[in-house]
Amino acid sequence: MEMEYIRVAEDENEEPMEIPSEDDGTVLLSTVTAQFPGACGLRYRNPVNQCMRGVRLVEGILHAPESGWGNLIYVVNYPKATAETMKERNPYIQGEKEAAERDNKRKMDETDASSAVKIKRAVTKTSDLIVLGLPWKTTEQDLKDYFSTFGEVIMVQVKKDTKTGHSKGFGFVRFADYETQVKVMSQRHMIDGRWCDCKLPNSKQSPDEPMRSRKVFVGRCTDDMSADELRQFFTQYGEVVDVFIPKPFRAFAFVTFADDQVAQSLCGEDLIIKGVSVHVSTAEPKHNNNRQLERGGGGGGGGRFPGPGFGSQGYPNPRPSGGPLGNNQGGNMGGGGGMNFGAFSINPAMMAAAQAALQSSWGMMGMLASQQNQSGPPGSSQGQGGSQPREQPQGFSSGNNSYGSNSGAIGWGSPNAGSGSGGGGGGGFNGGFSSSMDSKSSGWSM
DNA sequence: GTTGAGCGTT
Repeated sequence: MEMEYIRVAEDENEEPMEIPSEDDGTVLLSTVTAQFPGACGLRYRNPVNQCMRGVRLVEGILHAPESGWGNLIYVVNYPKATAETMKERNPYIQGEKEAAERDNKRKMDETDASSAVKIKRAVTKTSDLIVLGLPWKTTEQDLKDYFSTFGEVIMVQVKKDTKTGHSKGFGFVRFADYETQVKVMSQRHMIDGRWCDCKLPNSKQSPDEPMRSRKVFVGRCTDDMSADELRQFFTQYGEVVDVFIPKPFRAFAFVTFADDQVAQSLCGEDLIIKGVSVHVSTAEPKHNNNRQLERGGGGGGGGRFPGPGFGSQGYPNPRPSGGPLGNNQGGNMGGGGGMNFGAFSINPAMMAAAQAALQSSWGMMGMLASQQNQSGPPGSSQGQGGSQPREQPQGFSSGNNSYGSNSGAIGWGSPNAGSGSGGGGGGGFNGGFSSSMDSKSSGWSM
């Protein structure tokens, strides 16, 4: 056999795209997802009886029908909740984007395009997503490879036991674009042979309106962030009048702005500093009567996805050695200017105004999460999966505070402040993903 | 050497 192209489309009536097969006549699922992010399989209409047929898929490899791929149109399969249903459920997403573009239009002419990117980032407010259900073996590199098929990945973490270094089976991911985040949240993910969920972390689900202060609390700091670096970083949002890092190091800092608007506009944000996701919140939640406990008592709804149909998590060798580990869309992702902070001083007032105007988008996010909780009628799925919860493995992680384990996330390619070629959604990463731990790359130049 | 619901930083 030799390489051929097979015709793939999202719908039978849409214009197909030709994607290449492998030398042995198979097609890699990763080849499909490269063009159709989130795809989990293919189907086609059997010319004999007009029924739809699934294409055989084994360990990420799609096998041709008996008669070969032929000239049939192969239709992409997506997991239960598709992007389309998400759009239907969240029409505001489109609207928001258009509104943002409209707002920018006037300035576009004279302003550098990168500020539009910046505004867009502010408008859409991406946040970290927790990735639940990861296989123990999955590395940060694996996560990055997988999620990069959806869009530009800004940060990944796999939470590990500080002593053993073994994965705890969950992690975090952050995307450059909000649309990517929405897409990723809208479906389940087969990662290294297990179905995983991506959700808003509990720490973000109810970001209530904080009181007005010029000082913010910056959590999840790493000890290699100097006060000076923090000051430099936060100055992009507005004038910084003070940075305080408690000693001994306790993984947080306080930043005080000249303008309380700026401070307030940052509360609730996850910001990426030197490749590490820090969290900005109000400076004194201690005195703020936390009403977080109401969180658990809410809907009483169970799992996010209806069917136990996904229950069988027992995949043998998910990733054959010669297999589709690739998807690396090139060594360094795009060339544009995703995160060239500092270089252009975004007018803080403009920034604050944009963010203040959109503060409510968190409410939408909450709505999004709750809508996900009821995707699909409960009765529709046959209630007999093999997933019996086992007994709890007690005494395993006794009080390990995974504190100093801020394993730096991904490496930090030179942000290279110039060249703000607005169009490309490129980011500042050079693919320098050292596996984890000692990945505190120091290339943070401004 | 094992495990499978959760939740990162005051």
